[in-house]
Amino acid sequence: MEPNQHLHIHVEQDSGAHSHTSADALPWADAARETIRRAGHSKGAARDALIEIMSQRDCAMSVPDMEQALGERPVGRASVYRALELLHGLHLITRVDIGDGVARYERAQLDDDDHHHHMVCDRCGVLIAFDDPELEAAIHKLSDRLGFEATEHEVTLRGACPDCRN
Amino acid sequence: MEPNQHLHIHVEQDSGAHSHTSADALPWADAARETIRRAGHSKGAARDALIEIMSQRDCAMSVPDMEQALGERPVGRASVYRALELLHGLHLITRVDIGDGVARYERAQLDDDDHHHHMVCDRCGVLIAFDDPELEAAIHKLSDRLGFEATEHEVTLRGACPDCRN
DNA sequence: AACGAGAATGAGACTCAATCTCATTTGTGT
DNA sequence: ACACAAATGAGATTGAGTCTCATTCTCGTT
Ligand SMILES: [Zn+2]
Ligand SMILES: [Zn+2]
Ligand SMILES: [Zn+2]
Ligand SMILES: [Zn+2]
Repeated sequence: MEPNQHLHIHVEQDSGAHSHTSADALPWADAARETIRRAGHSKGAARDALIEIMSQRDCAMSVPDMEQALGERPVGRASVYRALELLHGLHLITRVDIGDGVARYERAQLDDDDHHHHMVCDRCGVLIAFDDPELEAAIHKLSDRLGFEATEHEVTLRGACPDCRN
Repeated sequence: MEPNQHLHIHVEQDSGAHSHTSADALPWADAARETIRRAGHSKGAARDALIEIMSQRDCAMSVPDMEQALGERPVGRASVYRALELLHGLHLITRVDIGDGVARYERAQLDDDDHHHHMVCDRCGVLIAFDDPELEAAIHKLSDRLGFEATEHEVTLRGACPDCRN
């Protein structure tokens, strides 16, 4: 039931869905460090290591995941959470909450290309990413109508994935 | 910063938003008990008390909230969580995750009239409910296209509410 | 290059939602 | 009333996330 597998599905405007992989990993790390510097922060080994780790994953990573990924390099819990708070405050990462009580984070996209949301399978726990221009349009229109200045939005679908349907 | 206030905003198809209150509280409690009975479960005082409590709230309630609302009637933690698991499994309640590490639940609507999603203000923590037919349409179309049988979906907007905008 | 104020870090204590265990109570059909 | 199964609850336990504070590191200044 652990959501440890990751597929990435891109939904075409009209037809079905197909896999894709984004590739702005390295630019993101640089942009993140630059934004942090410009925000007036000093360098820090822990935060830098975390940025390195996060730049290598396109989707939903929990803090336990990060601590494991850091492996050799010892980074204290507090530093991880502090770095995440900073990155999130600067909109460099997005928080993803799939409802298992564990917060996950993923790189925020530099150029809207990589913006996506998630489906979670109730049975096998697989986490599937998708993106849909129509959905985004509906959300933006809605946000305007509400007079709520939404800096972030999250959409999660829950149900049975194609594999578990049988 | 505690999300303890609740507004409920209904978004019209075209114009702005106005308050509304739903009123299928009592029918819901009856329907819930009936569904549980038909699913082959025995009666239980704890679960019954919880259904009573939940039938009186239209929106997002945390377990600590429930325990407080139960007040006099002593219901064990384990029973509360077990009841929630059962109710959720039978789609009688919906899980709402606003990202503060505390799961919330609310009655599932008998008749789609009360279906809604949430906005959370980053600053004051207020939780605002809204519903939007266009958004729902986009989600249903999307779900079909993905071949993902979504039994549940969650949309959360984060940002500054009208009051905090200033 | 040495200095010092302020920022970043990390070990570990702590909080608290959520889970697990198991003995006890309650519901239901006979 | 009886017996078996389901439901309940006290309490222990897990684990994510927070907090504190002493130490280390950055970086501008001398
Ligand atoms: Zn993702
Ligand atoms: Zn989106
Ligand atoms: Zn609600
Ligand atoms: Zn909806």
